[in-house]
Amino acid sequence: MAGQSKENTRYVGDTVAHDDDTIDFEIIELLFFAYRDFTSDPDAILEKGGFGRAHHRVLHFVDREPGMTVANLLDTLKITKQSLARVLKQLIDSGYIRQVTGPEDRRQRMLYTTEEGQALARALAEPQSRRIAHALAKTGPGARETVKRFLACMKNGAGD
Amino acid sequence: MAGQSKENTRYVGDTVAHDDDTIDFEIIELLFFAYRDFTSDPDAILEKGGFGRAHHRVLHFVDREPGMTVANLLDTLKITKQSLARVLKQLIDSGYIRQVTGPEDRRQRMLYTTEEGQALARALAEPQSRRIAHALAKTGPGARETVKRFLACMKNGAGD
DNA sequence: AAAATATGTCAATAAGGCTGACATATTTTT
DNA sequence: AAAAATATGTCAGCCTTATTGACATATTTT
Repeated sequence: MAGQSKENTRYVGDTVAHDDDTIDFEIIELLFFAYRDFTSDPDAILEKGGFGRAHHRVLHFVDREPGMTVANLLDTLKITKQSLARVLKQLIDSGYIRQVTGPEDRRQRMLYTTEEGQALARALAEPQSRRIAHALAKTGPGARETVKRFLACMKNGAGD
Repeated sequence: MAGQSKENTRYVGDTVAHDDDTIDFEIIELLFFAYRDFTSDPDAILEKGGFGRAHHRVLHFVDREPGMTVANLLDTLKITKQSLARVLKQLIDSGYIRQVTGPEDRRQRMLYTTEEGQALARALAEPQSRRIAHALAKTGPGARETVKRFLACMKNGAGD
């Protein structure tokens, strides 16, 4: 683990603590700030429509996986049915998402974005995409593959 | 913008929409899942002590920048004084953070982690650091520099 | 006919943000 | 010295997003 930079030795009580050297505070903080600003882009747009980040997530996944059922969505978001209910209802009432009774199992509600929903999903993703493109360009050639692999490995269950 | 992968053309009404090709959904999603799981590590530890992510952030920054004032902290976290108040008070009452009246300006309260606070901050950072080390190792040599640069550029005000 | 499933909904609770208003101590300005 | 500005603390109330538990409805499976 090279290039860890200057972690300062500090005084804890009367013993010197240089434990920090084991901890990668540098990337922890970079990740925090990167993600904070990454999500701030869509937040500004969402506010106008009275929506929040919860709506963004629902809209995003429904848009990306058209025909998703409610159960699918709950599983992806890892929230409870009751938590999803209000957010989903607002998106449906606002005309961004529509439900279609499952063709095989009529208990299911397949979810689709409407044209407006797709437009909103796109508007939300656009500034994020631009931010990513800019960062990749500044980082240099090959950055995309490296970043992709890194992020994929950061996720749980990424095949160890 | 190469290697964008297979964005499907979809049917919106009766016109074909291949706009998605402009949007980097792949990295947007990788970031979402990476960060979701990255924060889940400390969340589990925090729950035991009745703390949440808000406490983690406060503890982290005070630990990293000892002697920080309340105003500094508000500026870093970008939350309001009232929002900070409850969380900070709990951390002080629990003995993880202590306040020292500013030596020059006695209105200020300089914040420091106690030994317990440092231990907790470390315990929270450790699984995150391990996750990062693992991902960097799996990504390959040179990954650290590339990822660092990428993340730094994702942040606002990173020099264009 | 009974049981299981997919979804919807009501009620109560909690964390963590927010705003506005105001109090106190201290420093700076006039 | 008096007035204004600053740093912090705190009260009260509101919003969003999450939680759990309970129950209703329609539909499919057993």
